[in-house]
Amino acid sequence: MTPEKTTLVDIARRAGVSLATASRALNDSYGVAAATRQRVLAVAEELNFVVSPTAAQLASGRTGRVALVVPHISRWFFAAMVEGLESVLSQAGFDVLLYHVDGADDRRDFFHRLPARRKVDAVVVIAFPIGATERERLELMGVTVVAAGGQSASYPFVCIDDRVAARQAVDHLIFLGHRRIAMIAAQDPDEPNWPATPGRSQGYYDALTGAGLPTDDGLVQTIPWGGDAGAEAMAKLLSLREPPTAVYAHSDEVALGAVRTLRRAGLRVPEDISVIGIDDHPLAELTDLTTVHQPVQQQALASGHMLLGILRGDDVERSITMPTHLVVRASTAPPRG
Amino acid sequence: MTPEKTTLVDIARRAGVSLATASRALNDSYGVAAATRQRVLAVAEELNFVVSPTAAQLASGRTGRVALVVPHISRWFFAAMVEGLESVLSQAGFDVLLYHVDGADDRRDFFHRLPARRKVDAVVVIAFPIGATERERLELMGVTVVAAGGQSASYPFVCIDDRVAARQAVDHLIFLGHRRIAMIAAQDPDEPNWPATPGRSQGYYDALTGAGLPTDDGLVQTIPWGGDAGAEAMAKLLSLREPPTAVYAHSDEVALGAVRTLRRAGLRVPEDISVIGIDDHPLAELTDLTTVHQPVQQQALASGHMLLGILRGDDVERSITMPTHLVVRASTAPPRG
DNA sequence: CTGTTAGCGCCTTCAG
DNA sequence: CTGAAGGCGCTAACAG
Repeated sequence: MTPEKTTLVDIARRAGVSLATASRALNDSYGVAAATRQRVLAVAEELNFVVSPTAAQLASGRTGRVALVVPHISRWFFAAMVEGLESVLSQAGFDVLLYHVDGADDRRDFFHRLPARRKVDAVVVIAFPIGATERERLELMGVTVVAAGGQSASYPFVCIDDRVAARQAVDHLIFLGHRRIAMIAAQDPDEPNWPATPGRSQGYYDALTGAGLPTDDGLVQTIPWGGDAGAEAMAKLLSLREPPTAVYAHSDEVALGAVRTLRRAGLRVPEDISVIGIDDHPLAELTDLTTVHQPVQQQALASGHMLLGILRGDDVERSITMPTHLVVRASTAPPRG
Repeated sequence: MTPEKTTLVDIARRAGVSLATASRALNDSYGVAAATRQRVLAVAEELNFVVSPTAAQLASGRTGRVALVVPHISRWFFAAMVEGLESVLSQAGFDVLLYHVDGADDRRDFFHRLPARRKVDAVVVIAFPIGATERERLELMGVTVVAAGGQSASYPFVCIDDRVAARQAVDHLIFLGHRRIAMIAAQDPDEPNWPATPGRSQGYYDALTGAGLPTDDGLVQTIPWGGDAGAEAMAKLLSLREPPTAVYAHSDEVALGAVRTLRRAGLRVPEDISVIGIDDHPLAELTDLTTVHQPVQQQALASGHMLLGILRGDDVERSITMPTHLVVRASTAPPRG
């Protein structure tokens, strides 16, 4: 099956050096004469040889791999994080092992079986809440852990301040003159301690009280994440005796769901009602949705570099919170009248 | 660093069996008394032991890993394919190695270095065009290759018929009565032989000629993939002396870009102009965009199962083309007048 | 700078 | 059904 039975010994022999030297040459470790290395490399090239990562790993103990643990690959935010991390890790010579852990069962299973055990040098949990017991299981792997796009347990992390982001969004609505501001909160029943939710809710209350506005539970809808749910939530808000003049959604997808309901109801956004989201999803730009931008790419890169630094033993910063900012587009305006 | 120095020997000793038996028990191979196996498993459980995949691999030759090669992780289609594949592969006990190969340089580098070499039992190229030389390089890996979400070289594949999908889209516009139908074609300069493009363009011409409509090069805009480019293309189409009454875009993202331009220009969709895309991106539903649905999840699962079958040596179907269908929403209507 | 020598931890015939 | 023994291919001291 495998077309190549070539091994390091063959290379060594052919290059007229010892196995050890060949190994050193191919790993550019210290202590190999330039000429010797050249020769070895040439032979390797010629025979189209690459060392067996497996054997190397068994002998060295390092895997050269890192696991990415993600709750939802196909959602933009997570996919973008994966993309960014993959890029810095692969550039550093690491292979990326992907673990999709979605839902309570999956998660239980993952932490129980620890499928990445003995397979990686580190794991990055992407926007993934980790409880005490889960952390304990992870410890078992005995590897470096970093949290990207959210804080988890007490691992080194890179994230944004969701509370601040939320406040930026709601403050904008208040600034425009809105006083009846609804919130559509995304809270997956499956992942009750999803880290972003509390912050994104708290920021809403912060903003309201900061402006001396009353809070009204009737204006708060809590739904599972997603556009359709957002649409339904908007429908409920619309059926209120006194509907809101503006809606703040925990995410752009949810906000777009709300917009759809409004459009279908014949209401104009933002003339009749304002809508704002969080994230700055690429489609927010396409749909002219006002939102709060969070630097996804940067978080991905920063967490990747943080991980590499830690692995390298450098004394790197282990808690990075990145700024977010309001992006005003065409879905928000002063209230009518 | 590693908290566990436990190895198979420890388990064997503790269970009072030989290394070989312990190995067999843990791999549930044939020829181990139920009782013996129980004992071994119990000890392993107790000591929280898992065999070293690395050592196992070195000895057995199998890696238990498959590589996913993707050109754009953060785009929904690809992310969804990855998600689906990951799910069936991980369920089958395989680990998933992710390789993001974006752009000409990356791609050259990937096929030159073959970073997945000797690391996987198979590779899945996701909607990834593979030329002759690239195929030759891949051969070097000596592993099973499957193409998912597009045909590549002559590998086993799962895909849709882009030409048919395109025709479904354009036929719909024609059916509504449109005669001046523009096309916004997405053709990355970086990936000139992106497999979907020709089909999605051809289907457009098929439909026009099928209906006896003239083709007009002025009505065809070719752009790199993306919403912004779609928006610009739409602007150009709008500046035509006689603008189209309907626009067919190669993808939903591109279509949404076009819609944005229309809205900003004060035109109503679909009253003033119709827009249709392809893919049925989740946000197409949120934005009430008419489109042609392609079964992404199913393609992912099918390709995963196909791969597993081939690996298993089963005599499975090696070319699957899945059906697409029109999804009429609110972005298309008969032309005015 | 280079060669020798042990393993790394397990799978797998091959006997028994 | 179980045990013994030989690698899998390479890295990492340790000597030269």
